[in-house]
Amino acid sequence: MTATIGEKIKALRVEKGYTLDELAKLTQSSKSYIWELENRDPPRPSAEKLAKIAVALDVTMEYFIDDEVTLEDASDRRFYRKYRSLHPDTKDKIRRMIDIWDDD
Amino acid sequence: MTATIGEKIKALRVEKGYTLDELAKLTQSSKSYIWELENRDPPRPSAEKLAKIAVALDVTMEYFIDDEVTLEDASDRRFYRKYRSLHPDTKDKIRRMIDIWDDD
DNA sequence: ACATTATGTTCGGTAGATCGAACCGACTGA
DNA sequence: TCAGTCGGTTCGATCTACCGAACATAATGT
Repeated sequence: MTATIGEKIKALRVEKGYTLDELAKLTQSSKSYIWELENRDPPRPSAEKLAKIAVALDVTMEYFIDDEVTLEDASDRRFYRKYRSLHPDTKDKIRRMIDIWDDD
Repeated sequence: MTATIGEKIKALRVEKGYTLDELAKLTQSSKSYIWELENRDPPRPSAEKLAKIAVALDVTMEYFIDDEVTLEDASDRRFYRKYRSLHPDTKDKIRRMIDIWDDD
């Protein structure tokens, strides 16, 4: 395993059906740079860029850097961060939804 | 509000009693660079560096870049523990609901 | 077949990330 | 008083992140 940053980015990008240009726009990058990240030797993006890419691909930055972080971990934690920022009423709704759905 | 990356790094560093040199060694950096991160205008470190600094200072990378990182709320944490154990399909549903509810 | 469009690739330039080493002031001990 | 150490600061040099624009290569429509 131990996929490189570039491999992880590319895998997530195609999985989500994004083109280079689309991901570039989502992350305020140029498509040439996204391509370089995916294919060029050891990519060393700035924290800013990687943060935007992580948001666009719905994972944490750590997923790209740490080898131990699994995909599910990363997207769960990203979700959690978003959840925390929600309005209390919305949180409430979600909790109730879970109680209903998670009834097996 | 909205402390800069540099301010956050410096606050954590002094809180932990590290000198520039010590933090530099812990993060495979030069002390001059640590100083620049803390004091120079808009620091834009690489993801690699920031990851090492985050580990050394015992926070997540996101703490440095996401502006809205507050103290963990206990009930949020409890929710997160439950969420993680859910079936992936259920997680998916919840995500979609949030996208609908979360307006702004 | 040709024209057009969508996607991916290459390249040269510029700004900035990162370093080593020198420098400075405050402190300590002899 | 002087030498040494310690923490922080400045600076010049090197390497590279990141861009725009040009180029290539499907894919699609007529």
